[in-house]
Amino acid sequence: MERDWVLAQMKPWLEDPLAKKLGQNLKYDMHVFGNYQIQVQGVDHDTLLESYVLESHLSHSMDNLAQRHLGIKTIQYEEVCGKGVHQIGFDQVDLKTATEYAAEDADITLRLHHHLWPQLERMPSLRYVYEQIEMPAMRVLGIMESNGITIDREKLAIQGQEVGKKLLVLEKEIHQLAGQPFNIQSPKQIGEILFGQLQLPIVKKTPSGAPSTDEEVLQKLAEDFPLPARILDYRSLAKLMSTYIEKLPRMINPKTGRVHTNYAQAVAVTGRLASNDPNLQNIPVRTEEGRRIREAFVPQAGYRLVSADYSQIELRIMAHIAEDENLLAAFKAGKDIHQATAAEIFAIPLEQVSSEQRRYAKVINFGLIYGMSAYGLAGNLKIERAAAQQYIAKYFERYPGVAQYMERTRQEARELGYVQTVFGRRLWLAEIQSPNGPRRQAAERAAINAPMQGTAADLIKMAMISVDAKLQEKAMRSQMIMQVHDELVFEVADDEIDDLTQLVRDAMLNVAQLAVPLEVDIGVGENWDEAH
DNA sequence: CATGTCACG
DNA sequence: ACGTACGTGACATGA
Repeated sequence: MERDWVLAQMKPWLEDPLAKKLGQNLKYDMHVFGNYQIQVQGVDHDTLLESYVLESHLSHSMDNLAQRHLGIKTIQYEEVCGKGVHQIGFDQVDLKTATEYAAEDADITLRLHHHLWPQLERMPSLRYVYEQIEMPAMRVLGIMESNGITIDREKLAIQGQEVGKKLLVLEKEIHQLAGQPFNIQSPKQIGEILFGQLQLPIVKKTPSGAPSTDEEVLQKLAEDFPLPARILDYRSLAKLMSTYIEKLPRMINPKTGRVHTNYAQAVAVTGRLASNDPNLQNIPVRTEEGRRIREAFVPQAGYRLVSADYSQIELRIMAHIAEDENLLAAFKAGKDIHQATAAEIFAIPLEQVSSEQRRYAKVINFGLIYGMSAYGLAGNLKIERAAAQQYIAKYFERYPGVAQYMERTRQEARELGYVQTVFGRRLWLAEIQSPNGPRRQAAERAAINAPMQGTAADLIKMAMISVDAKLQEKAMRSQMIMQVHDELVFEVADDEIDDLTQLVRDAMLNVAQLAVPLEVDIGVGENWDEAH
């Protein structure tokens, strides 16, 4: 077969670590060659990652990059293969056209590299992020994608039966309460029933002006009426059913028997990963019903799942960046940080903090990470704006370093047009100078959040690189299989559990020396839920 | 294809 | 007077 002959010719070069390669999104190409038992070596540069590190907020598609940096309009895939129902496979394209398209692809990639790499090369911090974080992370992500995870389809099938029955019962009840059948999955029809026919009060409107029927609204209406509560129950079960219970089994690769997500490395502007097809970073956990989905994430025989997650990573990073003495001291003393915050805000001893006060402090701590306003905090705590303002003032009084950090970050963002993480990753803020108030304020909140979210992303990527190196070095059978922002999941051979947990904890804790101690929680189980 | 909603950190 | 927590992906509906 011609393909086999071509691959055989290319294999020695592709696998030669001294033969340097560059490409656009090489993680993908490496998978393609991997499917033909070719382990690509000598990967030197990737223009997707070059562009991402330089300008994470812009598009990194080759079309866009060519237009933006080279002023070239590339041949569109649709021009070659057509689109929609008329589209043909690339193998159906005549050789001359296919050659021109493919050759342009290679040509543009090289020219983009010649344009982007010099820019990276002269900026030490960005070069560090590219060379020491993103490029090595690409390889690790490719391995994790190939590893995949086993999904217990029988377990999901049983759950599907149960949830399906509950949905039917709820549907009947809801139609009864509404006095007529309607599509419960249609916000529009829910609105017509609740606000038209039943004349319930409109709580808030969607951006387009229609009465909202979201969770917060239905929760509020459920205080006085029976129907909204049922719709909420129906919605949450329908979500579980369509997005997880029915979807995950369909995503099992017939060749490997496992589910292989794609980790998008150049999508999130803050430096985080994104996961898609399927998204394994939004598997339910917050409710009992939802958590059962995680019971279907299982190890192969003779293995267990191990989950390792950073505790309070973003608040620790905030303490580090802000250099706030009080916050640093709380972390160094190993305090429950929300309790400690409550004690400060309410000016009471630690032991006297009530669970309600701790809950308030927790919301405030989250708000800080998100660049909250008094309005936002008030909305979240359902209190008066003035009261929210009081809490914020009290917090900043007790943690003046944090207050200074917030102001410093806004100012820096305004002056430079970007903010950066501890390791030098940059996030550009296009609207930080906008005359449009709300848009500018949104940019300010993003500016405050990005260094914390982004530094956390840097840290866990570096930890992944370090863990992967140790797994290779020790030739362990255990594998890293998932990343969920502050959590790493491993499929661990039974006799490697002690070794691996120690190795992972060590790698995650010592990936960098911050002014605060890091903390890692590790669990082991027969499924993802148990490991948590 | 936009909109609304909701799953996660 | 206004509209506000940060970052993602996926589903169903309905134009």
